Amino acid sequence: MRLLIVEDERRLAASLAGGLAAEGFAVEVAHDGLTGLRRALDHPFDLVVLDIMLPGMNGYRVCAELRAAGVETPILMLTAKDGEYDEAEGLDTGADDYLTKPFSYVVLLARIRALLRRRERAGGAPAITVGDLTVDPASRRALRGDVEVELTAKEFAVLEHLALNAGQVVSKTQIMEHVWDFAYDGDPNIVEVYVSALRRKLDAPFGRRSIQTVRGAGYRLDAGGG
Amino acid sequence: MRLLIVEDERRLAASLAGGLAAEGFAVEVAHDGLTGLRRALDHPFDLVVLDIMLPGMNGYRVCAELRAAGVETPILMLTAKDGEYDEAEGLDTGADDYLTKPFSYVVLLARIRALLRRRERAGGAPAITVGDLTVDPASRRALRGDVEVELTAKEFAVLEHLALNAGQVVSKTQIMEHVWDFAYDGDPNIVEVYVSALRRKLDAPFGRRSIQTVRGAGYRLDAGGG
DNA sequence: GAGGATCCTGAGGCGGACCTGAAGTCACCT
DNA sequence: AGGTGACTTCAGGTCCGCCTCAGGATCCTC
Repeated sequence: MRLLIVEDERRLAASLAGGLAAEGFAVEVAHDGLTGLRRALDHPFDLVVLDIMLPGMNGYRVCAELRAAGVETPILMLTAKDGEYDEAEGLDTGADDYLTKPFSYVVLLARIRALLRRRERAGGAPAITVGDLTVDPASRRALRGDVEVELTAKEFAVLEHLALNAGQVVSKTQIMEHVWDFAYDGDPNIVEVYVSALRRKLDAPFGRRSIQTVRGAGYRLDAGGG
Repeated sequence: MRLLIVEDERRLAASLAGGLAAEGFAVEVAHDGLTGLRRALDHPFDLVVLDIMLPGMNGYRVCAELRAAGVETPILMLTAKDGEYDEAEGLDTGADDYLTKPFSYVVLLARIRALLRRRERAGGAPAITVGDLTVDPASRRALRGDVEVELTAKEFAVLEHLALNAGQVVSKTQIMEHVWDFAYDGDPNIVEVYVSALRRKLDAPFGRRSIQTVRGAGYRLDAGGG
């Protein structure tokens, strides 16, 4: 899960980023509105934590611009208590929830979780099918035809990301950013290792070759004709 | 059983929350209408205690919005005696019962119990079947085939939540938030302990393995072929 | 065809997730 | 007051997933 935190108070931002990273989120931080907007437009995030009072471009505008650009990522707004800004206005511009400063870390975490859950339920997180391969995030199961293939957490996450972009080339960096923590700076070889494991588990035993290597570019998940 | 209390008088809210928590309910509190509404939309509660006079958004509106959003949770409204607000209006907006301030704690508890019972009788809680496992919230019974398995309150609550999401992976955090008080921040190990107990009681003696551990993700209740 | 870059994959250690028996705490009942 | 049982915490142990590493295979370039 990728989170973007747009918050100009550096200490608060760093503190939140640290805590959320420890929870397993891949966290990115922007310290002003324009940077935040750019970031959110460039990369798909699963959730954006957006402060209202920001230098340059305030949170309302960032929020509105994102929605105008068709970005549907859940947005959690942070408002100060002084009443200068109105919560309702935030919700009107397209935010999904708001939180009044000061707030505790656990409350923030709970809200984030709630938003992510709501999104999942609404979307239903439908199973993805590529050829006779089924990837079901809800039950965390992978099926080749009717046969269940047991995958580890990381294997499943990599496969899920490939399946979401089936037919398209996905770079190793892209996979790393989505599956691993954003700040993870290990060897990209790790992706090769997991692709290798996936092939061994759900291609080899079935005589398939669904995960294609695109040399110099990345990997592509195809139907992989039997 | 999860309760949401929406009440701006902090002392009253805290007092009620404390008492009801002692009764075994998982209690959450919101101090204004909008927060209460969001909370109730995010998490499924078994009952909402809703004050009418609230800052920002009054109880009627909260109630109406919840019903409009398809939330069928029983709502118990709290009205002041001064007659400014009308009980009938509360019932019209979709509340299930009302209580006039001041009221005693035991009366409130009785009303809450009555509402929960009514809901159960109305068939709102049908027995859940997963394979040959039957979980009946109304009679608070668990059956493996025809054999009744005796479970403690917490064990049953954990099983119920797993059964409600049968076939899907449920995280430990998710289980904790539903079965324990929302603000409970103990060791997630507690969930492991209860899963362990459930397996000992309703899997092992029958040679089953219906509660699957999904490493790094949570647990999943399956039919668990015998 | 040589050389370099890229990719594959098996082995192994480490850390942590998970399990579970046991002890401690508390409320309730007798 | 004592006993009982549910709930929780704790600690020891097991096991498994994750990552690193390195040698080999494959592909591209010149």
